[in-house]
Amino acid sequence: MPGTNEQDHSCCGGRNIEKVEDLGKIMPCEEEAYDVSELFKVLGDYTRVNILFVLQKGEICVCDIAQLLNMTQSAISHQLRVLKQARLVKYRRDGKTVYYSIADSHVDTILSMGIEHISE
Amino acid sequence: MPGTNEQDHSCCGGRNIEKVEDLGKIMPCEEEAYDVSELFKVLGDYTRVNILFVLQKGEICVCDIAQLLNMTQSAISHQLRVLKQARLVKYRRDGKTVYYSIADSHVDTILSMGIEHISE
DNA sequence: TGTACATATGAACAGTTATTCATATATTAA
DNA sequence: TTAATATATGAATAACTGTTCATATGTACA
Repeated sequence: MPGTNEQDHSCCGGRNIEKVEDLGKIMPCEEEAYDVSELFKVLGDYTRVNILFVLQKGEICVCDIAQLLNMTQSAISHQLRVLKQARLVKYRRDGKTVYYSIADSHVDTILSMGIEHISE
Repeated sequence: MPGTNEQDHSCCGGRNIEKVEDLGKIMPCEEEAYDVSELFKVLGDYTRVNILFVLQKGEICVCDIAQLLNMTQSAISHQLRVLKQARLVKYRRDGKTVYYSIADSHVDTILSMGIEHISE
């Protein structure tokens, strides 16, 4: 049972974590970490990022996305569902056609941060 | 907005893509989309996000991370390797111990954006 | 009605990935 | 040198995920 010592924990002298009370301050929030990882998991797919890049140019229907990305309508629809559930995109129906668009400017910001990081 | 003309593609009247030339402007950059998705893929893991959250509090060695997250040293080390390759963390060696820390403030920003999005 | 079109979805399969286990490497001290 | 400690890593496995295929749902119009 490591880590219940009063001064140091067992590992490498405990340079950073001197006391047990400090652990609570350092421990990340479980739910927050889970939700954040789930969000990035959605963004961590080539097809979904491509879809979002297309949506950044304006709202567009499912079959147009499929044609642009040279993929089946089914594959795109499945991924739009994932993006929808993560509230990264919104949609509106106009007759037979469903138009998708970026949910809010926040999503653009996250994508921009990502692009900025890779281009350094 | 609905402007149907002869140069439309086959699908749903081509409301958004009026001409073939427009396709090039809408098509996202392949490499950029790939790199961004790879970056978010790294951020899309519960363990790695937890590690980054711990690192946000300051630099810390591998075994301390393992203890804090109640995981094996091996599992943490494997994930630190992934984070390292994505240049999300940096490290310095001091004797037997290796201390990891957030690569730059940019990473904090991306994480903050993620947290902001989920807490709305 | 019935047909055509646009989209959504369940199931299955292939490819990917995070953890575990065992072991290797690296550093320090006796 | 040998022992002890901290970290890294290759291989195997179980779990997860994206695409395809077939089909269902929803909408418009003859």
